[in-house]
Amino acid sequence: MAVTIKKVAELAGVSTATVSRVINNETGIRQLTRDKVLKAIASSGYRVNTIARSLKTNRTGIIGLITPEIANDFFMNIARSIEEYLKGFGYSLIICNTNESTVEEIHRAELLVEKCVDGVIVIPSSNSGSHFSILKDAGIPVVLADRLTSDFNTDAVVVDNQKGVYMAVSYLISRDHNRIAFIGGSPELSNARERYEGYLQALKEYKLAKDNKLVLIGNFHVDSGFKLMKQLMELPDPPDQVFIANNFMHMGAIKYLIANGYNPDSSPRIGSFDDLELSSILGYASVTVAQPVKGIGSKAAELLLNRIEGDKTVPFRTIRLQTDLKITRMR
Amino acid sequence: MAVTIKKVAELAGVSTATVSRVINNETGIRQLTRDKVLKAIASSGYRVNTIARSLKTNRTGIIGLITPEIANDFFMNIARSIEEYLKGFGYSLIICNTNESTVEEIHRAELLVEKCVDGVIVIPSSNSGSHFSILKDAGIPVVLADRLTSDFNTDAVVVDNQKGVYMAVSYLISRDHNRIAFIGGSPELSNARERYEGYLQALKEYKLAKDNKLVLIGNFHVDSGFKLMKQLMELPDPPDQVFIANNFMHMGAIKYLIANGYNPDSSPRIGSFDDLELSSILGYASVTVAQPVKGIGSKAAELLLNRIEGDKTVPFRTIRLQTDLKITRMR
DNA sequence: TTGAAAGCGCTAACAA
DNA sequence: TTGTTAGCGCTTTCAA
Repeated sequence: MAVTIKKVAELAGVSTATVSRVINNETGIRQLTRDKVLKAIASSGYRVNTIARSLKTNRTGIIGLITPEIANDFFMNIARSIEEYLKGFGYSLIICNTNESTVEEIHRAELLVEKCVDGVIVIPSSNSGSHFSILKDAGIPVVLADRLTSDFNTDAVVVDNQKGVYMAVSYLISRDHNRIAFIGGSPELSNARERYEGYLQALKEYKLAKDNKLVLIGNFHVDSGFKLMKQLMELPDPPDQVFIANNFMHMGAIKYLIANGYNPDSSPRIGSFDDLELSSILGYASVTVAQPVKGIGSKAAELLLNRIEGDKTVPFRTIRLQTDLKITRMR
Repeated sequence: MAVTIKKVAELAGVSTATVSRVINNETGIRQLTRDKVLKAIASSGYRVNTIARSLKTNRTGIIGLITPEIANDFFMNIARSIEEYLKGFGYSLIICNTNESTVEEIHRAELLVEKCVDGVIVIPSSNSGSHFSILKDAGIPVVLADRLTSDFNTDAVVVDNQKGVYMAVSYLISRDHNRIAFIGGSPELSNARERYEGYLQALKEYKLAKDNKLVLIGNFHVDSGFKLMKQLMELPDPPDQVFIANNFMHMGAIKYLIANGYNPDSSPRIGSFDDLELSSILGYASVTVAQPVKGIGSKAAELLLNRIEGDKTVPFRTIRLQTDLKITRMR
């Protein structure tokens, strides 16, 4: 049995209430008493039992993160910055993997309610988020990150996907007014939709017609990028430029190009979303839309803590962070 | 205020004890009573408060993972398989990032004690692990994963690093009996040491002398791989073959090669540890030591749950999983 | 400035 | 088969 507050109280010759006050750094305690208690704590090796504390205070200091995938560089960079931010405020993070499944999202939300977490950050795996009302109903604030849902109103942090893509595609077009293809993700995801809109916007701006053969929609995974790039390159008349809407598809696309003997100079000119370590290593992309990954995480955490510790009545906000255009090779 | 067991009891017209029994699926309850309670639970939207339960049972159903880095493909693949395994037994995972710092390791261990976690899996960031006795002293079982420490005795799951490297380097030597370099990680890490031993073992086996100019030790990060590969290639007489002891160094090394115009055919023949998506995309490695990443995670989780739910008195075990030699290109 | 005591929501003897 | 009741370790009135 671990040392409890009671034991410490005995040791220090005070009441448990006094010990509690010292632990919580309350004022109005004689210095002598405080010292006695502190000494008893040190000598006994006492450590708070946060479970007992939580039962009383209704706060656990635990935040849940519901993410479509754990082993994913992008999501985990978000997770990392969430964790970093929360740490400064004494919160811990329970990470829940949903495998991009709505059913799992429901299970995990229920679990987090039972764990009495103080708040939840969700990276939704689809356009629908109404099931997260399980959390809201239990009085647990929710913040969406990276993606929005169409049917669940709450705080959210996303990037300005459309503008990011618009700028990158505009850049490409400005270099070569010619056939520019688009490899995108499922319209189930708000960010995939927005990126597609950015592409369309740029075409329109430059008065280029959309060529349906050059617009390929897949699913944000490596395999999909591979397949779609293959499909493009096997056209009778392959495009001169390709914009790829996500880093995994980018990886897959490059995989295809390398495997088929294209080097950065002989391949179509490439633009891509996301700017992780990888792009710079692969070296095929000419322009890249860099996301403020850390910003997404820390801002989401910030919004969440505001709901938890601050004013709960302010209207929900959707924060849109700006992306950064990176010219990675002059070509 | 959320619905409690008391409210359900009232609704069903039974005692709280009975409700508790139904919740915990105990036997010896009349079907009629059970049904009444179940109905009351459903209609009231009741959900267990695991905090209260934990206070009573001394079990939280939470496992801690202490890892040197969150945004790291390798560690998060381990985390993923841990999470997957635990989920099946009703446990959740709190992930703690230590930034490869011992001080942070201590903080996180203390935190996990206070959170009353049922067990902890640690990927240590250095050779020393004595500070994890904080956990042991609190009665919390610990399992080490991926790396061992020299001063903390507990269950552990690692791979057979030495044998893996030995086999890969032997393969390379068998193809070309010539100068083979080694790019490795800090001897602070058990796996880095073991991999180096594997290299030495292969040299010895083939009666090749060790050339100190060809043995470069860095730190398992991308930058280090870049720098060391540069150092090698700038030698008056660069090596014909290089074994790289970790995937991030591999990435860095390839980055250097690509940046300097080497393609897979003109570069030295390369062998490497780890076999993530990436290696196959980059396509430079001829042979690769594939780790059973999922196995590390699930086995570690299994050992931990054995300690928690099973016999606590069995002696500590170190499980060594075997690696897999993958010939990735014939050259 | 301190202490006594109630109670957070649940489980688990023990009794009936 | 079900109910009564005593805590689990802590915080927090209220009283002194």
